[in-house]
Amino acid sequence: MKIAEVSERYHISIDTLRYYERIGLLPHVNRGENGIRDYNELDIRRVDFIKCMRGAGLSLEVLIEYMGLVQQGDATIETRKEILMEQRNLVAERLKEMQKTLDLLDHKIQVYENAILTKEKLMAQTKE
Amino acid sequence: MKIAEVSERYHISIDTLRYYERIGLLPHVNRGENGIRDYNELDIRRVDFIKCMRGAGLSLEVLIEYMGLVQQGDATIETRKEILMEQRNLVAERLKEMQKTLDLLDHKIQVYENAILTKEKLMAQTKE
DNA sequence: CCTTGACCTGGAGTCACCTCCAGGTGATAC
DNA sequence: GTATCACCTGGAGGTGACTCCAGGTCAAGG
Repeated sequence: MKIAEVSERYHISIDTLRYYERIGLLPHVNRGENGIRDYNELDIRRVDFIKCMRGAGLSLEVLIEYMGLVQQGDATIETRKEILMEQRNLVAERLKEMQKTLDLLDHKIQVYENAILTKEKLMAQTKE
Repeated sequence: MKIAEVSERYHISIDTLRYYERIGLLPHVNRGENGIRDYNELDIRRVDFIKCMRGAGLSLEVLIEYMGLVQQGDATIETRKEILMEQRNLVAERLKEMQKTLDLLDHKIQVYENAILTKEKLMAQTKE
């Protein structure tokens, strides 16, 4: 799968995909003999994972560390689990905060809605 | 309430509070005659709101626009409601994504946990 | 009086994360 | 055979959101 396709499918710009590779987040993607990237199953799964984690706010720094450990094999499983647990907790916290904010937003929208209705009623009365 | 107290209470640095004022996010805070900021009830509520919204990922740009409309009074209620609804939907989307990511993280952690247990069992067997 | 400390200002610097660009290669289409 | 096109590279540029700094004011304490 070539880079443009991956870019399209995951809504990550081509530049960003190349950038991720440069900073060592994505291990070097296989190339055709012309030097053109050709993403395989594994590469794609990695992109998917990164996209997902970035969406939840994990930093590139943490992801680079994690991906590096994955490359190093079984000996790093404990560390990787630690990292994921730590990040999981951060995500869970953010989630709770966002839920509260969402509720607040809904409340405020409701208040505005009422204000608008009241305003309209007043206008109608003025017309009578 | 002076700036250091506000900073402490909301975990926003003093520099950031001043910065928010400079860019027009926070309307000018009242000052004592010595020129020192003295946050009143309303100022504090605004800081609280901003903190909350920033936590959910709303951009400074949107918040500046919204706060500006609030300053302009009742005529802008409809617009403000529109803005909040738009942002509410963005937050709701992010929330859903994060929930999915959280589930994925929990799953991966579980997989690692199992891998670790298996590894330990193998070690024990080797000892026998 | 002088120092300390909390505040003030405008402007510059930093950080994370991209995004763009100039210049180059190699395959396909006319 | 040359033009177009999708890709390549390394490096520079940009953006959002702070964060720091030098230099200054003022009040209170020793």
